[in-house]
Amino acid sequence: MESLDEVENPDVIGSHGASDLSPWLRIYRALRSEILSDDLPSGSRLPSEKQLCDRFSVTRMTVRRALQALQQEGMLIARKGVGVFVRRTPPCYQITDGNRFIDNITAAGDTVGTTTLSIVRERVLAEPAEALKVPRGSRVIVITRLRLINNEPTFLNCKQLPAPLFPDFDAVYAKRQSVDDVYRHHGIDSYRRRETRITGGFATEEEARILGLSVGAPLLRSRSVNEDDPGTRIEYSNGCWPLTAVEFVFPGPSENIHQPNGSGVQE
Amino acid sequence: MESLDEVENPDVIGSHGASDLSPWLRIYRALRSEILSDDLPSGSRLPSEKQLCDRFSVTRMTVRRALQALQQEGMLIARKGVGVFVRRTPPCYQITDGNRFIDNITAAGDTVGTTTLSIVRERVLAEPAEALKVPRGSRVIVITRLRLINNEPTFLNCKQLPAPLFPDFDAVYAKRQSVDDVYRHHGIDSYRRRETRITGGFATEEEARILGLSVGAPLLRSRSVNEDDPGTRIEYSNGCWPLTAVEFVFPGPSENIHQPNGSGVQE
DNA sequence: CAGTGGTCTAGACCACATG
DNA sequence: ATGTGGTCTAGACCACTGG
Repeated sequence: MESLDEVENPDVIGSHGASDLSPWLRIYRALRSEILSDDLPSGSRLPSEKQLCDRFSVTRMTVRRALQALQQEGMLIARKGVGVFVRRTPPCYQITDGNRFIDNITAAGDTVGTTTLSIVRERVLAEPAEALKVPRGSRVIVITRLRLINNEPTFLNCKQLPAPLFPDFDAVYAKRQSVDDVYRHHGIDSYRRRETRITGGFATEEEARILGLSVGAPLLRSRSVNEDDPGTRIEYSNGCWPLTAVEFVFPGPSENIHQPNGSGVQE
Repeated sequence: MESLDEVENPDVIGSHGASDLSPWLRIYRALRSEILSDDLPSGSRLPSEKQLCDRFSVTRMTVRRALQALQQEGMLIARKGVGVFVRRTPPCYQITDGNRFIDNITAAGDTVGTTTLSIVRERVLAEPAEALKVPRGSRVIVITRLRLINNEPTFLNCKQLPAPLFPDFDAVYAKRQSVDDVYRHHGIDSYRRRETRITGGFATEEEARILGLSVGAPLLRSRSVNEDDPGTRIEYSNGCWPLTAVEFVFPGPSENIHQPNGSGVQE
């Protein structure tokens, strides 16, 4: 930075530099490779933007252009007044549909933690009402939880349970923060996934804060419905993940056989 | 802006203006609402950045901050040297796993088009080889296609078929661009989805160009494997969608029954 | 060629978090 | 009080596209 010696400081490119990259892209790649190589470890603070300006001999805006791309990808998270940090690189967790959350994660040797953010009772809204097949305006228990994988906030989840089915919810849930316990206590020994929907979206301010992402960061959203053995809908669940933190695996419905027909030009 | 009259020009806020929004956020919301209200119709060109600067009485960077957010969300697409355009707002298409692509779309009254971008034969790579259960280095037919929904590029898809299974591929496919035709011709009258995987990612330069997105725009990626009735893997498919253009629907595997156990604190 | 968006400079003020 | 990131100004040059 102070020395312009290009041999000792490869980040500064001179007129004969072989690099024809945009300055911001050069910075992007430099920082990205340092993150991936663990040269900038997970959770560590980057040099301040001003320091990066000196190091790369550019103005703040150019540095910020690079930092922005890395934030967008979830590799960095900026905290105003504090600094820019390397986000614990979320490996891509495989979630197989229908398996219990904890089984998916622990099977791969990762640890799971849970923080219950809130439990409230509300009148059900239109969409969950339809999914749960309960009357409009009936009561649901709304449980918002943050799942931590290897101590990193990774999955923000909001479950809605028909309140009349679980009169003892609070007492049972309080013991071990386990929804399965609640089910068992109310006579539900087995349940199954009725439907799962996956779509994409962008982090609200609240989601970004809880998951440690930048506002507007892209997310994967999942909505699912569980039913018990007789077929009563017992849970509507809404969750979001950092875009690249998860891969959903859906084993094929083996009964779904296609009969290719000749009616359309495209299959 | 020539006139500072706030009554006639609500985009210019004065010292007593009620708005305490960031300038860029104000511009973002103004443009967004004009897009959503069809005041700026799909496909239309926005005023140039310079014109927007005048209208909102800010510098180009502030306008660009707003445009950038809208591009990120897939509402706008900028073409260098030409202008910024309203991306045909992708409604969220519901794709039910296991159904044929065209059936998903046409059932909702939308039209489907197909452009075959390339057909090549290659030695299979590691991942598709494992998915297809074919030997490393064996031959696959690689078909890259762009699916248009209501004439908008919406789904970029790359299929790999074991070449030995489909010796007459080219002749049959050429007739109607139909992979189903190819299957039928080779004696496969029915097939099924073996597995689907959903994850997120970011558009490469090529993907962005083909789908009409900005480079680095967030995507939903799907990988799936089909097998025929006896269970032979016949197709490995890799696709991507603009993040908010699709909702994947997975009907529950009804055989997947959970037995909640008491071993873990969290379910 | 003129107009567009993509990029960059060199400043500046602010809100915020921390010591 | 200091340093941080968030935002904004007022310029500038470039590559690209289109007429």
